[in-house]
This record gives sequence, C-alpha cells and structure tokens, in this order.
Amino acid sequence: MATIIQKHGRATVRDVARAAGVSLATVDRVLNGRKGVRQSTIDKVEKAVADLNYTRDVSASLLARATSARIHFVLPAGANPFMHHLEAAVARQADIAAQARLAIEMSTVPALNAEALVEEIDRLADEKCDCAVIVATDDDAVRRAVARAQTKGMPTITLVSDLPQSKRRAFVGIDNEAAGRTAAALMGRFCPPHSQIGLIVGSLDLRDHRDRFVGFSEIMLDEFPGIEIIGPAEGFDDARETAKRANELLNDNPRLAGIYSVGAGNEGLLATLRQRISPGRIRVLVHELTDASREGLAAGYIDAVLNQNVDREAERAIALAQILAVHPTAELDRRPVEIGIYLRDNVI
Amino acid sequence: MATIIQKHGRATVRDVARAAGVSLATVDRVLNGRKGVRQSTIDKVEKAVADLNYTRDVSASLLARATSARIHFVLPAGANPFMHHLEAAVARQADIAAQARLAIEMSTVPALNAEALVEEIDRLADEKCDCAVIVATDDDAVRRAVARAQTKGMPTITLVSDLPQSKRRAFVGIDNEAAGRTAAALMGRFCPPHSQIGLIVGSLDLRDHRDRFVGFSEIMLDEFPGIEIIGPAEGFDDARETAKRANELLNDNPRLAGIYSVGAGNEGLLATLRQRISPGRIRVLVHELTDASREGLAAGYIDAVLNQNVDREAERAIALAQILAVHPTAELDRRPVEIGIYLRDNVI
DNA sequence: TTCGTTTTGAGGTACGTAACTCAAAAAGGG
DNA sequence: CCCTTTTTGAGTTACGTACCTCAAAACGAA
Repeated sequence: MATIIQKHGRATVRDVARAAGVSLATVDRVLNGRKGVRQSTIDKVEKAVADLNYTRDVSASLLARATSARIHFVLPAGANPFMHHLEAAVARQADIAAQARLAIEMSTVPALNAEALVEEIDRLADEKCDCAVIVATDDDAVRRAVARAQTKGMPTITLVSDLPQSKRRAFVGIDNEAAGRTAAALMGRFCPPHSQIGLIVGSLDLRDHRDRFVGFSEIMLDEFPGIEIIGPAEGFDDARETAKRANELLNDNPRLAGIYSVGAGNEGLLATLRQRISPGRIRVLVHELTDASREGLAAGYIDAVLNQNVDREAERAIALAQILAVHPTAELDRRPVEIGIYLRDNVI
Repeated sequence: MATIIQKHGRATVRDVARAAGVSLATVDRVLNGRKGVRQSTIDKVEKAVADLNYTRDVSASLLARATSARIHFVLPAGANPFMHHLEAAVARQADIAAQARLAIEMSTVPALNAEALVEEIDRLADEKCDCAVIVATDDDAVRRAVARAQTKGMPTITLVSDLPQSKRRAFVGIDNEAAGRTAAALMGRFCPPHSQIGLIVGSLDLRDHRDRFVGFSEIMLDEFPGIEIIGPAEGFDDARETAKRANELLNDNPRLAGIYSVGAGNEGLLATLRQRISPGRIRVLVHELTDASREGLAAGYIDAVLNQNVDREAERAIALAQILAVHPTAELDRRPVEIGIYLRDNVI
C-alpha cells in the first residue's frame, strides 16, 4: 500500500567516478563542462550518470559555488502602481534567491525612454553582469542594445513587456492577446447580446495594450457580433486622463453596458464610476490587482480583474536568468505566465 | 541608480558566536533549541542574531542534516480524475522535495471509507512518521485518529477536504464557500436576470460540495434574486449518474439558462451536453481542470472552470509538513489556496 | 568550603560539490 | 623511436551547518 516515492540515498560524484572507471577530477570536468576531456571519456561518464540516475545535489552545489551570479533588473522609474508591485515582488524574490547564491540587483530608468534603457543595457554588459532582465520599451535602438549585450556575453530576458524580433533570450509575462480574448469572453457573457462596450487603453503604442485590444476585438467580432466596441480611447496610464475618458464614455453612450480598461490608471476610472453610477450598473473589467482594483471589486464597481502575478513573474525571471548564467546556450521554457481572473470572492 | 538588493556575504554562525561572546557550540545549542543553556545566554545569542541579521544558510543546513524527514500522503484510492491529478502532483513535488532532504511517501485507502483511513493514520503514527497529509473523510472516528496521532507526536495536515473541529494542524485547499460565491458571481452575470440555473453536486454529505452550494446560494439569493436555483441534484461524482442528472435538468426545465456542476463526473455532463444542445446555448460552470473540462472549454460547451492548482497544493502541504517536522509547535500560515478561474483562452 | 549539577568551550567529523594544483600517463606527430 | 601535447589521476581546500564528545568552568546548595 505504501509507496516510497523518493528516499535520500542518492548517487554521488564518487559513485559516478567508480561506475565510469575514471577519477573524481574527470567526472568534475565532464559535469561542469571543462575542457580537456576526450569524447570517449565524456561518453563513459555520461553513461554512468544515466545508469546511476545521478543528479547534482543542489544544496552541496550551491554551498561549494564560491561566487554569486549577478542578475540585474531594469524597471521603469516612478511609473504606475503595477510597476511598484513588480518592484516589490523582485525585492521579495531577491531575498529568496540569495539563498541560491544569486545576487539580484535592480535599477530604474525613466519610463518609455528608449535611450536611457539602451544606456543602462550597455553599462551592464560592460561591467560583466551575468544576465539582464528588462521591461522592454518597443524600440529598435533597444533591440540593437540587446544584440550588443548578447555579443558581449550578457543575455537579456524581457519581463512583462516583450521585445519581439530581438536577441532577447526569453520573455516572462502573460500572453496579452490571450488576455484580450479572455476579457472578451467574459464581457461578451456579462453584457446583453445587443449592447455597447467601451474600451480604454493606456496607449496603442504600447505593445501589450495593442495585443490585448487585438485579442479582445477578435473574439467580440467572432462570438458576440451584436455587441459594439466603442473606442479605444487613450488614457495614457494616467488616473486623471483615464477618469476623463470614462466620463466621456458615459456621456456619449447612455446605454453603455460595459467598460474594459486595458491599461493602468484605474484609480481615475474608479473615481468616475463612484461619481456617476451605482455599483453593478455597468460591467467593468480591468487589469492588475492593485489597491484601486481591489477596492473597486469590494465595492461592486469592478466585476472582474485580469491579473499577472508579479511574484510568479519575478521568480520565473530569476529562474531563467540563473539557467542562462550557468549554461548560456540552454533551451528555455517558453510557456507564458498564467493569466489570473479575480472576482470579489476569490481575491487573494 | 543601481541598487544591490542582496549580496552573498552573509553572517555565519561564527560571526554570531563572536558577536555574542560565546562559543560555536553554544550558538548551535541556541539555534537548534537544544537544552542546557542559561536564559541570559540565549538572550545574548538572540541579540547577536538580530544585530547581524543572521539567517541560516539553507543549503549548508540541508547538506549537514543527516536524516530526511518522513512525510506521508494518504489519498483516496481509484477515485476520480481530479484525485489522479493530485497524485501526480504529489509525485512531481516529491522529486523536488528530495533535494530538501524530505522523504515523501504516499499510500491510498478506499475512498469515503473512514475505517480504512483511521487504520492508516494509526499505522503511520506508530511507525514514527514525521507528518501525515490526508484527504480527510468527514467522520468522528477520523477526528479521534488524528488526535491520537498528535498525542503520539505525529501532526496531521488535511488536503483538499478539511476536517474542522479536529486536531489537524493545518488545511491546504481552497475556501469552498468562496468558490461557491465566485461561481454565483459568474453565473449571475452570465445568465439573464429571470432565468433558471441547475445545480449538480456529488453528494451533500461531502463537506466541500455542501460548502460550495452554501456559498453559491448565498450570493444568488442576495445579488441575483430573479434567478431560480434548480436542485441540487446528486451525481455521486460519477460520470453516468451525472449524465442522467444533466438529462433530467434539460428535460424538466426547457428554459434552463445555466448548469453549475459542483463536483466531479463532468465527463458525463459533457456527454449529455454534446448529445442534447449546441455549444453556448446554456452557460456551464464546472470545477477542476481535467481532460473532460479542458475539452468542454475548447468545444465551447463549458464556459468557465473553477480550479484548485494541485501542484501548488502539494507544494504547500510539503512546505507546511516540513515546518511541522522540524518545529512541531510552529504557527502555520492559514491562508487558503488560490481559486483559479479558467476560460477557453487562459487555460494552462 | 565542598560537593554535585548545570552550563559552556574546544575541537572534531560529516555532508557533496566546486575549483584548483601538480604530477603522471596516454596519445599523437614526425 | 623520441618528443610534444593532451588527457587523466590524486589530492587538497573550501563552503556553512549539524551533531557529537570530553573536559573545563561556573553555579547553587549544604
């Protein structure tokens, strides 16, 4: 009845050396990819590893590893609450990562400023940082900087906002088109078959916002053809501007059934809603769990929140960066981060 | 601009000993709770620990720890697909846990059989297992067995299905009333204000199903008073029975707008839907991502799935068990596991 | 004071890997 | 065959903690 899944008596490098008929030093050379070992010997060792089902003891490995890998996060400065959450998440994960001999550093550059980001990437590549994790601004100068860094031996990972067609080694974030499609699937079911839904984005120049809009439109046209999409209006991820856009939506469309807020600035949206309507009159869908969106959920002004879990993202970015720092040519897991859906009663 | 969040040069036990003006052995005694140290000395050491911000190096600690803690999972045998997923998740996490010097064992007992579960708990307690993790059957004999085990020094954690009013040290699972409330919030928005929603549970004798039903009813009556709840009918977590209940619901209520399937057996529900209606005609909400529910989502027969992440649950249970194994009187994190909501485009 | 008890110190070994040196052995080229 | 280069072996040190022993010191009570 009882099955022991794993017990602690695992094979060690000594066992591998004995099984392969070589010395400890040779096993070490093979395992850590040092040169000066004949291919036939490498094969012998790898066979022994496979036969004994040897896996590196992570605790011992970390303990013995003298130097910490340097992983550097570059985040947009003084941006919206979401970015502050992301920053906090990186700091939290940094504490955990320190146990794994990873030195996590963080710096900020002005938001939406490609030049500043480029400068920072170049600086990091020069001072032999092991891996950069950036919230990318979609700009060709940034693409070139990423390529330069890769040449100099520093791989780059994009976080939250991707940089397609670039030399970045991985993207950690949600699939924003899928997020838009999911938003449409919810809103389409929330609203009457013949109604109007207003869209507010931060800016259509932002890749993630554009992707969400594309996904949303696709499903709406396909599955809820009776529903009319109003907009998108641009709120520039700013509370005041977003409040204005929401006011305009309500003024111009008295029979509006829903609002999908694609970007940030939800404090402003919420303020307008509180001022203009009673909770539940129109269906409201926003992105990211923040103080404002939690409050909106609790008060009934917001029906659902699509969220990317920043802790999971920071953790994932660090895990991938660690792999790259140790094994620069490794194949990385390409799965996007999960899109969380929160209503009032399942917020965390 | 750049901020180093953590670097690797941390304080060690030697630093603590020096700062406290005591020997290494004394620091060791204090840190590991061994007896024979004067309170005034304990205070000195703890002050030094605080001053130096000392934290145990987990890698070294694990490496030095000779023995593995034994953590034993007891799951219901041959049950539904969800339980098989849970089993697989435990096995996956066991591999990871082995790195942390944890020996994860697993056994199965007949489902819904309190006597067999009691026997297994007693057996584990006698053979000095460090912690048991059980999917509880709600029965007083089980409560007594858990209490006996606790007396013998083996703490118990409940998984997925709780055992309230017992000596279990923690529960790892979702808040099922909150899940029911969330289901109602979705269904209430999905369906017209005056319509009928059919409920199918496994059994009202199952605590989690009853809790979900209670939460669902609460929100429905409160926020969607025009919607009528039909049932609940009992499908006994069985595909055939659940198919029959779904058929009956469709026969008896030609204007049914939605079905909320609270328990398992969704293969049966899906079969009936495929046979009787076209995708999207009625809104369908089920629990747990399984082959059947994924298929239903993809085909458009299921609108949304409420899910508990079994990997997260297994991981959490192991983490809590580890704390209990090392520090039996520790206070444990009481937060429930997150309730995931999945539509077609955000499944993982 | 003296005895017994409690508390503390000093020192050791072990865990499994990383990273290094130096010498010895094997391979390869002419 | 010798000579050079490459490959391998043997051994050491280090990482930070856990756990152990034995002796020395401090303490408390009579």
